[in-house]
Amino acid sequence: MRFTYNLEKNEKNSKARLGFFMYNGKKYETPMFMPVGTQATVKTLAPEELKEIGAGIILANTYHLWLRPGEDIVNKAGGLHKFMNWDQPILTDSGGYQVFSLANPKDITEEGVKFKNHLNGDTLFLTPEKSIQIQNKLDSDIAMSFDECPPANTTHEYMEESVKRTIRWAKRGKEVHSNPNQMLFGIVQGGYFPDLRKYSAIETVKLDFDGYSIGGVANDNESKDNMYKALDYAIPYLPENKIRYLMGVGEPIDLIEGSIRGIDIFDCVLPTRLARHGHAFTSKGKINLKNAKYKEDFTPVSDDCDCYLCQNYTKAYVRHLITSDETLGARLLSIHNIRFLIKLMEDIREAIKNDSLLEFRDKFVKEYYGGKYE
RNA sequence: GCGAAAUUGGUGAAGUGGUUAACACGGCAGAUUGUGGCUCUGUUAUGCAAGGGUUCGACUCCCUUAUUUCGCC
Repeated sequence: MRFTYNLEKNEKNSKARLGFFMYNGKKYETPMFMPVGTQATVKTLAPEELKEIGAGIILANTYHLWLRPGEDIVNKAGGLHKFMNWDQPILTDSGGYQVFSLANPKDITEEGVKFKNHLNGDTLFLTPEKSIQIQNKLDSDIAMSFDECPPANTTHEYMEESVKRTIRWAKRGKEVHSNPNQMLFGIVQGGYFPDLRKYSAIETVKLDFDGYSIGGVANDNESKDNMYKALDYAIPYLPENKIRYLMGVGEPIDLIEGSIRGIDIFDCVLPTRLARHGHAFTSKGKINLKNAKYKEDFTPVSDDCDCYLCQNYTKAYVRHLITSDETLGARLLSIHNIRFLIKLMEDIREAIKNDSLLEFRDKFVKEYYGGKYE
């Protein structure tokens, strides 16, 4: 393993915790947000730009890299780090989420999952073993177990079956995991059922992984309240000395609420996807730069932001780029949105150090949502 | 000067003598949570060149005017 997690402090008024790990001589603190670079690139950004805005771990995807360029080519290149010129930590998602987004539920069997290749329609078959073997070759620092991620409206009966299968898959994956430099995380599922979240957490922990993640909470339009409850059901059963990773989340408020509940790392496509669609996080809420009202707005996107975009450009210019379909618009907004979340995590860590995270949350809600949020 | 054809929203344009003028693009706005940079959802002409007439009813038929295009002198 290239690093181990160290718990530094528990916040007084919540379950939030401050931690850190060392990697290549550099210190990384948690809670932390991981930008998503599915295809071995955080869309539109170069590694130097990511470092500039304070990115730590980034995430890449097994499924996508399996299809293109193929794990053998990445392996020949010397692994993902060399291939994509990234000397900081990398986590690879297992392809489990693609079960949710690409496979028909009936194509899931005990053995594995039948997919339709989203590029050319070919039929593909992914198993827990295959996913881990691919990740071994990609040589990421953290590999994820191959899981099933059922939608929120799943029945208790199916969810129970699914949770148990995901645990069997986790065990199978662990048995073939063979990269000594790579950590392997287990994934807790169970939807919004308290008993299943608890069961999934306990059984997954029994398998003794290097870290644990919580999946299946940001799949559909479930209320935030339910999502936070799902965390509360599972987290008490996770060990203190291992990283806890909340998959696919999220929105600024979710990073705060997740941290309050004891999450250490998050990932989400939101900052970069919103950027490509012309939206920006600001301290006063999310704004849509395509809106006509910004046509002649020559002020920065977010006035209290230290990013390259906010230091050098105006809303009117970004609006021009986005409406003209110029890629620089997506690039600048990606820099800004990722920086916004990374800065938010810096503030969260500072609040944990001061035992003032709950106050920080309330202040944030007041400024970002004007008081209330759903 | 004479003759013919045409004139529908920001754009390209369908359309029928009979309730709310198709569709596309654009515009305006919304969505987006382990990324298909794909996309999805609203909304957008109280009006069919202008004026008059026929008709129970006209964007659709007739007349005048305007503009445009083509042909002839």
